[in-house]
Amino acid sequence: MPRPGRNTYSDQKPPYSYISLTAMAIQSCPEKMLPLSDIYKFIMDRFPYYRENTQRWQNSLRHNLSFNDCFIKIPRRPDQPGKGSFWALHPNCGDMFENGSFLRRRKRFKVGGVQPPDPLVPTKPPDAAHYLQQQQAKLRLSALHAAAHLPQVPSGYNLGSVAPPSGFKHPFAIESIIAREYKMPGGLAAFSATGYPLHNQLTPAWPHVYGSGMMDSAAPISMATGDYSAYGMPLKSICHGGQTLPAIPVPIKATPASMPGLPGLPAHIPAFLANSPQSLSPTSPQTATGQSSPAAPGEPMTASASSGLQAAVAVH
DNA sequence: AGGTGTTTACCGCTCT
DNA sequence: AGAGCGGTAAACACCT
Repeated sequence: MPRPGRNTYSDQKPPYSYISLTAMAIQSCPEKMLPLSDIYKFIMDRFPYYRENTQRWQNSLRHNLSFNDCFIKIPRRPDQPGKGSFWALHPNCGDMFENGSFLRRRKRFKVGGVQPPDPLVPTKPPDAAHYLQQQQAKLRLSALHAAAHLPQVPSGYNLGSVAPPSGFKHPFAIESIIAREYKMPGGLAAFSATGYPLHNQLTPAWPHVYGSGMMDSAAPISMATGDYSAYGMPLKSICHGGQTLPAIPVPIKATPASMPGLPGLPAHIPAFLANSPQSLSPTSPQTATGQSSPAAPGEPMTASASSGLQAAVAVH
């Protein structure tokens, strides 16, 4: 496996399978669902390797989307013009990469398989899609609500209701992946007080992500850049497609107390950085199934998929 | 026409 | 060794 941080990935294949890449893309968007074209865009933006031979890897990626039950297709609503459907992660697929490798899963996620039972999360794809659509609708409401109540939010600031909550982060969230694999010397990742990686410090370690100029000072972690008008408002205003994330997040949901001794660091950072052994998988129970998070064990994805819902509930 | 989605097949690799 | 996973190619159908 290539070792990130030594040589540039500019033209090398990133150490992630298409499944993890796709999951990252989906997780990067507050809506937790993306059309195919935006998944392409996300991958190409962050991994220069994938700017070539697009036909080849995009075919593979489509194959993965269809073939793997961990991805569910969410049809566009009538007021959502555009090609193709939205793709989301199945609510129960959070623990696929139990062995800590983003190249190979321990087990293929199968609907109806041996997923941890979660009575709140439907297992059948159509139901899961419907379930997620409901979450998106609630998320949209919360976003609108937040927009209405945060008129003074400076431009360039994320809206708290859809910013990744300061608490749990899904293992596929790019922040989590970055955090786990590219710890700073001493075990402390280069995270800003917002919980987002300090790209300047990460640049040497993430040349395949940051080295291409795509993630320059204007976009440490650029959100998906697609058109999300499907949800009634341009999500670019939420995600700030390719824009700087807020220096000061506007949390809707009360965040756990910051780590004593690490002022300014979100509580989740020490949870899987300072205390995480090298072998700790981002999807390990400690981080993904809620032993250190409010999420109930066995529903890592639920916690993530409903992170927006949590915000929505907090708002309403 | 081009993008999207599904399916099948094959090969190489890793894990058990 | 066998099973399972990931990557790739290809064909086909559907949709915009």
